[in-house]
Amino acid sequence: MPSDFASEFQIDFFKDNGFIRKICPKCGRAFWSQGDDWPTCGESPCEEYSFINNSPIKRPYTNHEMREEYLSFFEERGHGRVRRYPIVARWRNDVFFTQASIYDFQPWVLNGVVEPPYNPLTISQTCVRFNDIDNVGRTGRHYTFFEMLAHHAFNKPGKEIYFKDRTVELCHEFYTQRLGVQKERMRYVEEWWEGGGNSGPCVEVILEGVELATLVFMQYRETPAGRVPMDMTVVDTGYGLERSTWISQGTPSAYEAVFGPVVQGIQKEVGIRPDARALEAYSKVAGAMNMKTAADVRALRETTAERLGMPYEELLQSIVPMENIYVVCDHARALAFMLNDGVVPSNVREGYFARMLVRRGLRAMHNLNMTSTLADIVGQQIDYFSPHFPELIENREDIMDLVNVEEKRYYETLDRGRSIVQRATKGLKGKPISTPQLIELYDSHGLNPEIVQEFSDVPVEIPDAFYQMVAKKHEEEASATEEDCPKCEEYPQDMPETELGYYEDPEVMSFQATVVAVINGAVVLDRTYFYPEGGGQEADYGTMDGREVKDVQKVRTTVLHSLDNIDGIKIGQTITCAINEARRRQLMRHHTAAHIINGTARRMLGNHVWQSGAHKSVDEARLDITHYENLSEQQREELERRCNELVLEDHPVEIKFMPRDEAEAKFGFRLYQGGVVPGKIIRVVNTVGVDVEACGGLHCSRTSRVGPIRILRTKRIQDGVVRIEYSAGLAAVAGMQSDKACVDQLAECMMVPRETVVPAAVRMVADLKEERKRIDSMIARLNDSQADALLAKAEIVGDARLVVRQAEEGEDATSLATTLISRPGVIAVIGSAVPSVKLIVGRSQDVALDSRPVLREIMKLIGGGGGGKPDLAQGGGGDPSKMPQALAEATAIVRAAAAAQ
RNA sequence: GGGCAGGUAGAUCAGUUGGAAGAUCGCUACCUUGGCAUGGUAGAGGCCGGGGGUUCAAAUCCCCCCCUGUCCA
Repeated sequence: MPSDFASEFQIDFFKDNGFIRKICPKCGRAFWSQGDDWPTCGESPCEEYSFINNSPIKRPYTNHEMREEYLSFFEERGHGRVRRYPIVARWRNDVFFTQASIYDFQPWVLNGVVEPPYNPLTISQTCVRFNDIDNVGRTGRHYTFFEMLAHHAFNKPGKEIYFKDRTVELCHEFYTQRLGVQKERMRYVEEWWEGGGNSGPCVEVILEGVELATLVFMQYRETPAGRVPMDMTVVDTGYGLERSTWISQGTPSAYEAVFGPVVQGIQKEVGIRPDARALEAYSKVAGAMNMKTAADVRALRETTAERLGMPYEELLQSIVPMENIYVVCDHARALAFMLNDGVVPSNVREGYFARMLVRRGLRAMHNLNMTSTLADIVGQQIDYFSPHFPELIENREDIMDLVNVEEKRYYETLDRGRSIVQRATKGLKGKPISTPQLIELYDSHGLNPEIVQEFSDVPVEIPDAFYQMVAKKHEEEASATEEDCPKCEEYPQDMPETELGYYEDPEVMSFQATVVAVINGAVVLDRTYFYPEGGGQEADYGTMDGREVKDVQKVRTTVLHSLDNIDGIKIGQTITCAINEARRRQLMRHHTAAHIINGTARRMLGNHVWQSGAHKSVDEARLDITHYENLSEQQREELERRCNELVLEDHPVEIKFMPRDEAEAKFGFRLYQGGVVPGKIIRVVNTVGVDVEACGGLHCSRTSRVGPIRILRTKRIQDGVVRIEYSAGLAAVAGMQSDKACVDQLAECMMVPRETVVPAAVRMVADLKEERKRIDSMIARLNDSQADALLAKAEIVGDARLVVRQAEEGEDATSLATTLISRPGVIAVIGSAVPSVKLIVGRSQDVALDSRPVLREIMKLIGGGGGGKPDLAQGGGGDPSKMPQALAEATAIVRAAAAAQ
């Protein structure tokens, strides 16, 4: 916060309208308000909620009415209304989710690359945040999913829209005139905001204990050299839709106000009638608290009970079920939107948050003994929200399928967990489970202490700071951050721009161009038809004046050609270029095939299918898609067949450069399959009737030119992502040919016709097993009779018969020895020299002799080592040629050892 | 992206300091019964996830990879 911070708030609107600057006696912050009746800043805990059953807003609004009231208010005042952006922030690589309306315009609008769709604009942006998930359902005001109402203005030098003055005025007008709040009640607290490398003053808008909105004025950049003014200043406001709705209704918690019918439906199902007085007190106390641990939750409950003069247990009975209901409603709504916008539940990245919501939601439903499924509740939320978000209806079934799949997975995890807990507690004999053990059960198996208690008959003591302890375990894990453009730093900033000929005419395979620069050993031309590596498509190869082109890269707007030899290449010279056409055509086929497969997979598997990665080389290519399970062999075949149908149907591939807004309006955010696409103008590849994507790659002009598509194999590369490996065109033909050659060779080896290779192989493997079994049983019989023969001529040592023998080819020392000592009164010393030295010393159970020293003694003569158990010792190593001599001395060694017993 | 726990018979899992791969259920055949549940007997079924290494000897110890689960960002 800068030292002259107060000067940032010398706002004309305040001065001209009788606002007075005061200092809150409780928190010491400066704030502005009209009139003198309210001495504090107005925010909890300085002032308690005073709107419950006593709303300052002229009438109760539903969430949908409030959203519309806000957007139309700003629309009437010159703001363009913008549709919400998806919750999954695919246009950014630094975050998973949209957490505020300003995210929609970062980085492309804020860094000046892209014009905002309107200026100024207003939006209701769907957001999710997970940092306060433990407070959801408890505090009366926290959500994982919420809508941020906003008006934004982007002020460029010489083109000022509006800044602090008008922003505060609009806000004040909205609440006092549109919603009818008495103007003296509104308070505006001076604060400082920092985020994402920017900073500026901000104003918190407070009403009746609640922070309704934050009006941020982005005007500085935070650099290592210090704080510098921005070229473009930005009005970044954020109004909590749910909070305004809540205050207008004056309900005890925000959840009833927002989820109205869904909350009531669950209450009816589980037969609960909430105690309004308890909820109100609970909500007020929670409003003044900062909750972090289980101890804080207990404090919240104790304080509330005390205030109501109600026993703690009685309070719990009316509060806890309501908390669970709120959690279910919140999580179901968040899931509806997240899954709609393309999240597939998984154990990594954005998918993990969806999984977490499903599991926490199911847990809450379990606590309530609910009979409906989570998918049912998600469906109810969709029905409640879809009149205002029609995309939810389109994806309704797909969303509910995903929830059902995820619900099934959770029960599988619990089933596994049950036996893990039972095994973990078996040895404890009623002693409590240790805390490290509890942490492992949660961290490694997803079983929280509550569930462990349920599965276990030993006591479970849960430390208050349990989840903090888990967090600590993860604290020191390093996280690698991706660089925006790793290539860029090695190259100078002022490289000449290359004209991209391949976009104008991808059919040009030979051309002449002028060398304009040689940078880091790479040639830059004035224009080129060589396609640089990008969008998962490998670079073109070819020649330049007979020299080989080995690689082509694009850095910012410059195309760099790496040659095997650049001697004698001069700036200004004209150079003759030829592209390796076979390679290029194959890359184009693979790229168009990727779009065909992507579109087909989405139609086949559901709208949750998005591209999550791709690579196209000459011989093979792969496309990664979001899906919850690997494809079955039947699905792989169906996908292959349908893709080839689209090839045969000969769809045109239309490629057009379009303004970003226009493309988004026409095709939606599904355009961005390949990830981030910067710029005002984007290139849209429309495989008509199949798929539309923003894509910089080179494509066949019609699907028929792709040729045959083979789906070679699919694999689950991580939870929620399936990799489809394929080939197309001549690469597919080459694959078929090598497959045929493989079968032909196999048939030849097996000396059967190719048509009968499979049954012949099956029979051959079965025969092999049969033979092996016969050999085993013959060896066993051989051992038996060999044992008899050897025992017949055995020497007597003490009470036992001693057999010393060097195994011959075909005999197995170990099995011979074990056969011998399975008879009573036998000592066996069996050696073998091939393929390597092996020696077994064993004795029957009824013979008192430690085999190990005997073995060691004999092995000394050969040079190896060994050990084992008293009844059976084995060794090896050393010089095989010494085996006969060593065995010749074995009898004496055994006699000595037996005598020593 | 990182951490942790796993991968042994069709299924669920044992497997001690490295020393000849096991249990239970299921499966097959036979016996018991009028028939079934059951009971009895016998049997089949294992690249101990894959590859390297250490060792005379690895399911077991070390390294790499693959697969599954889970937590965190």
